[in-house]
Amino acid sequence: MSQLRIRSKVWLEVDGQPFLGDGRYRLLSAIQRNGSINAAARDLGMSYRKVWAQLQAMEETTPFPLMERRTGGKDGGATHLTAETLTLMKRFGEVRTRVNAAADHCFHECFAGDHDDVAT
Amino acid sequence: MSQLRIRSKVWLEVDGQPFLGDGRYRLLSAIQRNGSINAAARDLGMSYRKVWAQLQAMEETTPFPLMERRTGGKDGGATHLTAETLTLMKRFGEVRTRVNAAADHCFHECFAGDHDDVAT
DNA sequence: TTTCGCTATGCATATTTCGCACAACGCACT
DNA sequence: AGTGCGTTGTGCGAAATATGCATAGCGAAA
Repeated sequence: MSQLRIRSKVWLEVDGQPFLGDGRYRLLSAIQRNGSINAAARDLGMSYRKVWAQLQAMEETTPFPLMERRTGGKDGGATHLTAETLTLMKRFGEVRTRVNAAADHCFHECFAGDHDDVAT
Repeated sequence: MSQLRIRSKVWLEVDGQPFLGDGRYRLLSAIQRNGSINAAARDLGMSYRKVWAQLQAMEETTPFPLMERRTGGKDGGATHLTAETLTLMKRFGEVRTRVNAAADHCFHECFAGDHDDVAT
């Protein structure tokens, strides 16, 4: 009576280096939504340090600038994504949705029936 | 001129706990192929300690015995997978293959053309 | 009773992850 | 000019995790 489920993960690689996956996708979304890296970190419940490190790693493997960061100013600064990043995210989101659906489909085909008994 | 590729990963979960993924699949295969955990570890270039820890974690979330371990004897002992494990692996392998194929397909559809220029 | 190669595990070390604390920045308002 | 504010950026120690060495225990066959 244990629940058997399938999970799938999709990500893009640039020259063999992980580049855009689910976590980073959510991170970028949060940045765009909140207007700053700091606010995004708080939003996601992560430390700014961690988020910053992720972005750092991400930009190292990216052939184009991911975001425009402004520091200082009345409200301390801000960050927003470039147009290229937005289109990339849109495409990636599409692929991810489709692959997840395909995974569910294959799962139900191959494991038809035994969703609680693991191997019959 | 950077190479953009898609990668995908599929795994099974039992009650929300990771249960069978690609690494463990290879590990189980190696055990069956070699007839012992020790030989499998050497085969995969891992330390026995590490392999053992993985199996330990795996069996904790498994509702049925994964393998039959025999200790002692002339040749020290042996380990082989149970029939349930074998059928489970077969099904999982099938799902994984199909999902990978689906991922490639979706990728080519959504990123048609720009395999080197990331976002155009 | 000895031998042998395997399973099993304690423990010290190496590696990675994590986050606190603080520096730099620059616009607005005084 | 000077101060305040909320960002971005970063050094560094601590905490968690991964790793593997070294060793104990096992039991059938010789």
